Amino acid sequence: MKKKIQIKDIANELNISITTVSFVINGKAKEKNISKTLTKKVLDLVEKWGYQPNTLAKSLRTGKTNVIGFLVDDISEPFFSSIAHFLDQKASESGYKILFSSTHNNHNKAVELLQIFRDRHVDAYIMALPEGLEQEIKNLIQTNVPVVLFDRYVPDLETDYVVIDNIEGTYNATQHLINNGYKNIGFITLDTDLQQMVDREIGYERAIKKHDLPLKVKKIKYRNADLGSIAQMTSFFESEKQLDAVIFAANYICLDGLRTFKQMEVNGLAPKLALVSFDDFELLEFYKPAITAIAQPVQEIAENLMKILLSKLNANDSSKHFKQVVLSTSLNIRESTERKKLG
Amino acid sequence: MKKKIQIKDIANELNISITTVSFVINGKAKEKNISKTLTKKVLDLVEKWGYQPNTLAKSLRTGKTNVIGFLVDDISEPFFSSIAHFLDQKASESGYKILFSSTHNNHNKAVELLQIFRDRHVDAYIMALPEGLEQEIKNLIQTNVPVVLFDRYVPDLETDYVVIDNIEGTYNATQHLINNGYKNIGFITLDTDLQQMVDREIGYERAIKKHDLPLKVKKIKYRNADLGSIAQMTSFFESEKQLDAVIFAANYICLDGLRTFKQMEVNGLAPKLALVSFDDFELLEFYKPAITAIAQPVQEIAENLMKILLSKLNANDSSKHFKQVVLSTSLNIRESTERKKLG
DNA sequence: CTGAAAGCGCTTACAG
DNA sequence: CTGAAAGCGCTTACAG
Repeated sequence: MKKKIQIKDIANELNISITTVSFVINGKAKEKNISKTLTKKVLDLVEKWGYQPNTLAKSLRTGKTNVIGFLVDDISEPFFSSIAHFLDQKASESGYKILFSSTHNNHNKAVELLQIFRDRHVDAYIMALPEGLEQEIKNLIQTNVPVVLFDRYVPDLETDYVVIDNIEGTYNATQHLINNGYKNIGFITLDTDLQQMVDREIGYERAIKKHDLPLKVKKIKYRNADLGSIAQMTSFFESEKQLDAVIFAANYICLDGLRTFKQMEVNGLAPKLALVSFDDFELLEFYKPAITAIAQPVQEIAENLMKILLSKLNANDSSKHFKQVVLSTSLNIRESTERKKLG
Repeated sequence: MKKKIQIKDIANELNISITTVSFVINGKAKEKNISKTLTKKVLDLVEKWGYQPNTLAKSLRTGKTNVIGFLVDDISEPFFSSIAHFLDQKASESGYKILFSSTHNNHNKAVELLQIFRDRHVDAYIMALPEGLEQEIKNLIQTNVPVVLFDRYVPDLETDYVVIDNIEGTYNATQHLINNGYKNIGFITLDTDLQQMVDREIGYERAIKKHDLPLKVKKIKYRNADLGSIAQMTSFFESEKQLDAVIFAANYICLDGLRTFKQMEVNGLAPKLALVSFDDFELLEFYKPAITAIAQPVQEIAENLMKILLSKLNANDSSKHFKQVVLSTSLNIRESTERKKLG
């Protein structure tokens, strides 16, 4: 069991003070006018002995951990995990580590995780703000720690964020369906006030209204509901027989939709519909027929998030100037929305 | 901007020493014979002021972080993310946090992550050991830090691990195909020495040989290959026209297989085969026809991992007694392996 | 150019 | 029953 070597050991070996060693290690040799010879001697020994500064001590002393907290509903969702992947790359290029975690839509868990982040003294936060956490985030922002939101935002919350144009996304998808001959387009979403979900519905409604078509919105209740989500969808499909297309407002809603069809199929009752899902993911491509998707520009989102965060971390500017970025989605057109066949 | 309150503030307010406060906070009030009245006074103030000990300072002093490092190839793979999920639950019940990370099959990245873990002073490690990291792990184990492996193990590496019976898993799946009338069963795997992959092949071979059927093994090369994995599979399927069933040795291989079929379909050349995948995941259930899978008992694996780890963390026993657990898989039978139709 | 010393916020052996 | 003080391993203002 090797003993961890420390700054003191280096200093002793070279008969110099730990101050000097610390300066060299932190790249302040020049600034502190330490001779090149000595600098090299220190660096060589550090290399040879594989000295690694103790992060705990360092953080305790400097108050910085070089860690960023990342909070989302569920990091195993394709959209979030893909954002996480790109963020991780960008962050490590800049010497930051990211601490990932998921709230699983549980308010207590979310509060607990924020607590853990604080406890771990993260230097900054990136999150897709869970519902009902607005007050906690306000408090957090008050403490001047950098916070950047994505995916969703709260209209009256002044902060930095990176989001997509949800209205445009569903508007274009709806328009695409209309162009391909569909006239009875359903929209299945969540029963929620989350701004991005409201926006997705607005985009759908604008396109439908523009063409004087009927609005068919179904809001699934995911909690405190007597009926399961699949039962809710089944009754929607059964009562809306004229439907010829449907847009799912998020990928897990789409999954539930596919489950519903599967179940209805057993009884030979599955409707034949054109399908569009918000968020693109593997399964959509493999489903038969492959499903058209409104895809978010994940890499761009991640890049913007890190850029904003780094500028805040470095600038040390606590000015109340917030960066707010809105990106466009793209429509990945697949077989599920092919031009409607007549008859 | 609220100032972080600390142990000293509590002590000052109550006119007692920080020693006493520390004892109370750490539940040593009784042991240290601190009066109930005082204990309550301290606890009440802690509650009222929302005092949270500074973890950095605490860890620096005690040498414990209550953090467990978790390392796998890719945490977004369904198998790993599901293990991660259960582990997280179990760990937090015992006051531990887990630090999750993925090597993405990159050796340098893996070494770097182990470095980060050491840097963060994790108290223990849980990992699916990446290829080529054997020596690093040996060094790690030498330092007496608890390490538990899962998913795979290295035969000549003495340590704790939780694995599944891979041989039995593919043996049973192969047997199931044979029982349902299939006689030309292919096995598509990785070109690797990883023990669990070798075992999966052995299980297949035993069942095939027992019935005197032909062995059809294809080892896909994922790196340094002139041909992509899909091209390799395509040529395998094209040269083995008699095939009537195929077992994919891991879920990402299965995904590539489905991609291959999709591409061959365009040219009307996709073979009609019974399919089995190692590891169960969402897509298999939704594919048409739904695909039979060899499922690992993820919850059991996670439970065993935590149990072993906790006993090592608490026992402080550096005895060279290793716990090694082997669990059974189950076969989720779906439409893809229905009894073979004649003609 | 370089070093002695204070301090980050805790825990705990020791003393009374 | 309770407290003064050392020490975990660093960084940095200050002094020379």
